[in-house]
Amino acid sequence: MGQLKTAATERRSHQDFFNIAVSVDCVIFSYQDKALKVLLIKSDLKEFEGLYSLLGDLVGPDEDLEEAPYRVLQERTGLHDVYLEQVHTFGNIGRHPSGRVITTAYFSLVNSKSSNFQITHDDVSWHPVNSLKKLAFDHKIILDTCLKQLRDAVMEHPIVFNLLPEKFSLRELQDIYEAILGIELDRRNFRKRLMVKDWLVDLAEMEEDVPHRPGKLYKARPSLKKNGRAPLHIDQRLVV
Amino acid sequence: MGQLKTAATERRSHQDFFNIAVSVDCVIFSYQDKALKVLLIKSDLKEFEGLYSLLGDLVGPDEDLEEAPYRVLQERTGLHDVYLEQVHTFGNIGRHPSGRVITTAYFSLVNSKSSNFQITHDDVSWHPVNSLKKLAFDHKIILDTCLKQLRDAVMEHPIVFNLLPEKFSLRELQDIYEAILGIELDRRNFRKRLMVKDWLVDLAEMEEDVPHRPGKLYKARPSLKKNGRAPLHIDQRLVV
DNA sequence: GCAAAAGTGTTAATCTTACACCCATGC
DNA sequence: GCATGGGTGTAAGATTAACACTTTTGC
Repeated sequence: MGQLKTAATERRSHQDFFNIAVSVDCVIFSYQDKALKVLLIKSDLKEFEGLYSLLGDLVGPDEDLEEAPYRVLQERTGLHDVYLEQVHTFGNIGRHPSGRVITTAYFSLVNSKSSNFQITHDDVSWHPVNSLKKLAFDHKIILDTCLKQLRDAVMEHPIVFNLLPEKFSLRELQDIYEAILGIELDRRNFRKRLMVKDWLVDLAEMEEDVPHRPGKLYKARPSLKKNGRAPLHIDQRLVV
Repeated sequence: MGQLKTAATERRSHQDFFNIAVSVDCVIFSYQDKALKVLLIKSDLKEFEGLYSLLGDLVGPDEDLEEAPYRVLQERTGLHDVYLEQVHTFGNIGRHPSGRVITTAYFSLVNSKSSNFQITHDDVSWHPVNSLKKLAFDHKIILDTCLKQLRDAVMEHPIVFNLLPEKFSLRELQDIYEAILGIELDRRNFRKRLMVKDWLVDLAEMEEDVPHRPGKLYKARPSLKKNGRAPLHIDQRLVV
């Protein structure tokens, strides 16, 4: 049992190790034209010319790790009231050509039709999640990992309502689930399973101007709207 | 669309950000005396005098993130053939008094009766997971998060066999599940559920020197023994 | 009246849970 | 023979999966 050292002493002895950069990367999902999309930016690194990458940024020295993806989202989309979930941290030595960067991946679900939404950069655009080939860095693996976690989360937890307008029909909701899961669902079973979860409020309104029998409109139960900002180490998907 | 910059250029402009240290913390679980234990070390920081902390270390500048917990495990326990799973990354500004340190938490399951096992430091010791109060840093939260993930993982994936000797009875196995989950299980249902998973090989041997009817001995199916070293972004729990 | 999607219920199969008695061993 | 835990099956309930016809609207 040696001498206790102060934190200041320890910091000095470890100075050499303060040379890994920490970033976050956001897999920002949206839903458009009946497809799951992800927001990507044209890489501005020569090494990845022509490739797209996820939206990310270095974590500031005075910024909580969990704050960083909210900042990235805000900066890139204008949105702040979003669902965000930490997925995994990637830290292989060679993953970033600029130097040693480890990155924590988050996924989020945003509504690109929200009035606050705006893309502030020409090189940022939506891409269908299927039909993505190669991305810059290890971002394809990050994307795949996040998509898998999204699929695991989505039937258990009420996280998709960000993707929809305030009022929506069950058909619209089912379309989203099908797009996310990549499979078709039985309409009757889907509705039953959903009703049991008690996530929806029946608005007693109907669709209008549809060329078929109009469906009922629903909204998400207000108590589900607590998006995102609970401490991430607590399973915020359980915050119902 | 501005000029493309080289990685080298980018590195220079971000130099200021290379001042966050990255660590890993290992929640090393074991099973002794019918209880789930965790390996802790007496904190050598004055700020946490008298408290215990998880075993962790800074990630080396030339070390993959995923390598670091294996190194910590090896250094602290002599073990290398272990199950390891990344859980979450914690990065609040104030979490470490020595400076800005973000940490990625892993849990592992080790057998403290393995012939390779040895603790190389006097201040390192096993503690029952229940009856833990306060730990140094945010390590109590990290521990709780890892325990939750362990509990989620354990019924779905064959990860507990590290905790047992080569040959074991179903009772021993059930005791472990009960210790991990913190609940009692029905013997018949437990056995049925387990047999369906096809994780076990019946050794056609019996316990000896027990003061009651001897139970059959089993071992883990050899193909399950691929512990740990698959890339962590792939769900290695599925590697069966 | 036709096209398009909404709405709705039942059955079979599967999975989960609860539960009790006889058996093999050491002493 | 008694104490200790080993080994086993069944029935009820809950959950999931498959499946088809009638209704309402716009045109």
